[in-house]
Amino acid sequence: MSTTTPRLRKGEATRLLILERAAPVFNQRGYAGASMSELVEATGIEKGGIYNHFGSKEDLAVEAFDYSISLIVDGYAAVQEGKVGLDRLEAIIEIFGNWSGHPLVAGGCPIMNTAIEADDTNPALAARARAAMDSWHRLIGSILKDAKARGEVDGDVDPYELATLVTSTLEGSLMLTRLFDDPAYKHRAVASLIEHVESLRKSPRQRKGRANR
Amino acid sequence: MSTTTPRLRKGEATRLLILERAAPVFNQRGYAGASMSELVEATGIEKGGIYNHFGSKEDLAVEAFDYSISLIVDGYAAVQEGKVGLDRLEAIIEIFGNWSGHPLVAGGCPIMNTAIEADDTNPALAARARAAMDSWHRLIGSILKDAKARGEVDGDVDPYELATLVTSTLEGSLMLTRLFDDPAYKHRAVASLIEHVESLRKSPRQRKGRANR
DNA sequence: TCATAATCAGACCGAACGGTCGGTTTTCGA
DNA sequence: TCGAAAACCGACCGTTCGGTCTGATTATGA
Repeated sequence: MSTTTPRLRKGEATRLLILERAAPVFNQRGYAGASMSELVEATGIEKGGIYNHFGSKEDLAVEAFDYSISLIVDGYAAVQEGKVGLDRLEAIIEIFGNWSGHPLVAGGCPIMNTAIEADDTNPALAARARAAMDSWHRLIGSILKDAKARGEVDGDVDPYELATLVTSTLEGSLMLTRLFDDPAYKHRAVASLIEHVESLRKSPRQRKGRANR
Repeated sequence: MSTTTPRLRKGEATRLLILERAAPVFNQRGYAGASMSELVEATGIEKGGIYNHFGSKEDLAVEAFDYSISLIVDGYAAVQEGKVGLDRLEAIIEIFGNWSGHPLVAGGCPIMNTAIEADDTNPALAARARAAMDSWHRLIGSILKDAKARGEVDGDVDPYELATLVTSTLEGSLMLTRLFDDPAYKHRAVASLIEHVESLRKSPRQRKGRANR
């Protein structure tokens, strides 16, 4: 109503539509493997329309990656709601192997996919993958720090080191699960990590393992 | 000397040269990202020469992948020599984070790289990646079975499951190490896995951890 | 030694690539 | 309501793609 109301331009909606349709294409086919004609088909927008919003295929890929990451950030934020301390970490680990059929973005983890393809070929995408991974590790690390502050785990646990170990195991198991199309690899990794995290809890005699579950 | 001496055709040497020069190109740039002109440059053989030995780019990629795998198989076979039981597994895990500057093939683990790129796009390459990964898991699994037969580990350890967990952690940490160009991720994974394997040893009081090291 | 087969170079092919641009249509504030 | 601006299409550009083929060269068995 006021004169300064920010208008929603039509183009912005199209731009977002392109991103949400292009993101799974890049994630499944890779940057080099995704052609503009595929993106035209997937988005339903002609080439001129796409280039109206993005300066180059690489620009589009970078923004599509960021879009995928935003979905993941939101997804993992949601599963932590109402939980505190180590339970937050366990919720994250468990949901990793359990996105109940509808993954956050088709084609597996975009950070891993981009890391593998771009590390030797595309500095811009590799940088975004590093930023996203770093943010992920800070999330896990902060949860562990919080758990320490709450006295749930011993002081000799290094939050950042544990975060990278969790990531390694989860991502590796996701690669195997996708390669063999078998969730068992993911599930084993999740079970192993949960067991490890549980072993970190202070005063096991008081808590008697995972009593409240 | 005998009449049945297998002759080494000239073409076979060229074919092998193409494979050993093409393998790292595919491993670094991916299948879609590697162009024939790059392969011509890397091999020093013109396009006609390459197509004399391989029917298509995909054929070449598949054979180059198999060649990379043969290097890895040989490398991991060598580090086990003279060792028995769990020491063989620990040697493999430790060498994983320690190929002293000269990796077996440039560009990271070809199985993981191929798995990530090919799972949604290239059935032929994905099948080779599955075969190679399966062979790797059988190797680790057989080492663990042998360790069980020797009484080094308890009977309730599932060799195959542990093998896939080891792979998950190692591959995931390699991805992080390459993404951030920092071997610390690899080293942490190795240390964690060694600790885990050590914890499996029977009669810890008799062996007192890793006494002979 | 020499004829023949194996090997290889590089010009060439049509298709597909990423990207551009002028013209048309749609949107939206005045 | 209407005109300017934003959005969009699709033909078109030069380049590079994977792949073919012919003629020259080299290796090799008899």
